[in-house]
Amino acid sequence: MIAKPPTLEDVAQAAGVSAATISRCINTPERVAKGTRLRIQAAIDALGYTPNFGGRALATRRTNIIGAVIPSMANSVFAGGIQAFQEVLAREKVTLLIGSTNYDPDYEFEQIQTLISHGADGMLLVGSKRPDRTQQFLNSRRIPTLNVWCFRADSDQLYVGFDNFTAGEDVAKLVLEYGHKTVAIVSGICDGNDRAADRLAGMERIINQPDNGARIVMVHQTKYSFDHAAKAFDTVIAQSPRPTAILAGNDVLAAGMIQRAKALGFGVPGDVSITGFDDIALAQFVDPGLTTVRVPQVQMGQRAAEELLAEIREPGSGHSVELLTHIIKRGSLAPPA
Amino acid sequence: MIAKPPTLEDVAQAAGVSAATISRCINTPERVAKGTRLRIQAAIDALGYTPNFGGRALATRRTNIIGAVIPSMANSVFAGGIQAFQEVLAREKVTLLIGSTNYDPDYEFEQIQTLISHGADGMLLVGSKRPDRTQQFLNSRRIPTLNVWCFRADSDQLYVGFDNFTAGEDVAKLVLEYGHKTVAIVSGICDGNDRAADRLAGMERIINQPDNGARIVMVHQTKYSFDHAAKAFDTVIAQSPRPTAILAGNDVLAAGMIQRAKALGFGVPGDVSITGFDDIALAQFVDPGLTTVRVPQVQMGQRAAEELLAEIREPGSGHSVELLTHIIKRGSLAPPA
DNA sequence: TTGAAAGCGCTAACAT
DNA sequence: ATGTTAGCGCTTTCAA
Repeated sequence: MIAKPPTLEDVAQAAGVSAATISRCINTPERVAKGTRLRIQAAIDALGYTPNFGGRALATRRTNIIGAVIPSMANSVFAGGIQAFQEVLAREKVTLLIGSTNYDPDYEFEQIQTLISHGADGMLLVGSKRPDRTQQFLNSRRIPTLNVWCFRADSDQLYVGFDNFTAGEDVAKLVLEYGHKTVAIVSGICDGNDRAADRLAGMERIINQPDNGARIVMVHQTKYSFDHAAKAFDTVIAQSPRPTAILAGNDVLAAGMIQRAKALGFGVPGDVSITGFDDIALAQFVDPGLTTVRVPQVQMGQRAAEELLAEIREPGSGHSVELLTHIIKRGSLAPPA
Repeated sequence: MIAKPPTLEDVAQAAGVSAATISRCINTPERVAKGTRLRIQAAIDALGYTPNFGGRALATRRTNIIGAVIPSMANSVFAGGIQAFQEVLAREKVTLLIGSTNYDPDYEFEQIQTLISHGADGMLLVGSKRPDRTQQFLNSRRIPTLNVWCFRADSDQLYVGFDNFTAGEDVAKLVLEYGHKTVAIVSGICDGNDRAADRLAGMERIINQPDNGARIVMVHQTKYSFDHAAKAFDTVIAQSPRPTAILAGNDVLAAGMIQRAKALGFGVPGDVSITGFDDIALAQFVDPGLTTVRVPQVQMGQRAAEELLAEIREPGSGHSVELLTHIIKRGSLAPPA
């Protein structure tokens, strides 16, 4: 016996007014007399009424839902930012619909379609580049969209993020400053992941500058998991000349490599230095602590929410914002032996 | 120039058939002639049509949305399970709506209301106890609901989880086996958190058994954060007699305490042993590695999705399942000096 | 195999 | 301050 949930009409009957008044009472309480308002509120409570979302969405053409499509939830890389994003939305009575893609552009397209067909008023996406059909779909729907985890000054799109290329350069510079000449890079898989590609490109640019006498002995791309990181370490450490520093595309890779290095008897940073990227919680707990790039996750999530909300409420009023990263020095990077 | 998204009617015009046929073609393709079907498909593609969710929800009274309300997203404790949960749902074309509560029951109630009013067909909740009004609301709506992260055999509700009490007992037993007699417990805040309460109760029961000569010098409840963990450590280590082992309510607390202990010059486990709970990724990276309780997160997420989906599709067909935890021994627990 | 028509629950003019 | 009414886009009988 599934009791059908009460409708506006039911509340109206109970309170002895018309449905329209109930609607008003909910949406613009100041336009209904205090007496009726109280009566209506009582009826709502008595019946346990909650507005039906479909009906409302149909009538207003707004859902108060924002969709977010992120590469992974398991990975704490995005968790903090999304949490902050959601907290701001919740304050504004906006609900967050989340999809995750496992770093697969096809899957991303699917998730975007799903969220949009569920009526998302706006979309939060990670990264800037995506396949044409995805971009076209987004354009055709004219859904306010904001991209995080990256920043492009030259674009008409909305970004709240940082410049992965520059950040990549920064780590590489630091590694060179410490005197390393023979380095390897273990990056995330760049195909379909512009953040990974940008970070890598930044690192490469700095190290490949001819006047610094440094060289990259290997660039290895792999998935963001501890297991893949361990395998990557095995591959990279076997090169000759053996690298004295390994720059990782993110902290998961870096932490996985540190662990593997120690398991194989390599000292970190004694035998090999390792740097990370993102500064997830893990970074301060591994031993040695990870020298890494701190990404302003929480701030990014909050600003993203604010700007996206603004853009939805008043198209054109959302702005791109570039956030800054900075390097956190811990023990995993030291001069070569 | 916001192009209104194409509607069923638009597609019908383009394909030269009625709206009803389009609807059929989408929902029960086998009931429409192959020729028309092709024509319709072409029109759909050409227009980039996606069904409007509100309309569909209104007409079918189903949304294909499942809501999940979890204590925190930032915290990797829940991330893995939710990720697994979502992957199963996505395969079934069900979308996940997520709310987080920051461990606050009032906020949980709000989130549940939001998700249900958005038409969630089912709900995933963490834990088993909640305030009466929350439970009443849930009951009144008769929304299929499944509880994770806990298990109760004696209930008519659906659970996919494990017994926190027993798991708490297990850690405590192990600590006693190692010979500790003077222990402290740093727990999460039990009020409104039955998992924390159960774990704590289990630990207390074992340690307080009169015949084992052990005693609890302090039970300290605090929030799940590294900072709170550090403060908790300071408090607990200052007791006299000083505890030789500290049992933490989860890995975040345990890791935070290990870090603090080392910063203060206490050896772990030399001066004090510390145990965790959950076995999050961090647990294997702290030094020493955390002796902790492994929770089958991924399995829990998957089974939860399957059972909840079953319950939604055929009320009564979802089943509770009890999963087992087991202790992972790493270096943070050793006999007292 | 297809079409016509009646809602699903809500909001937003427009009246009163 | 409140009521009336006409949809919003879709599914689903019921007829043809």
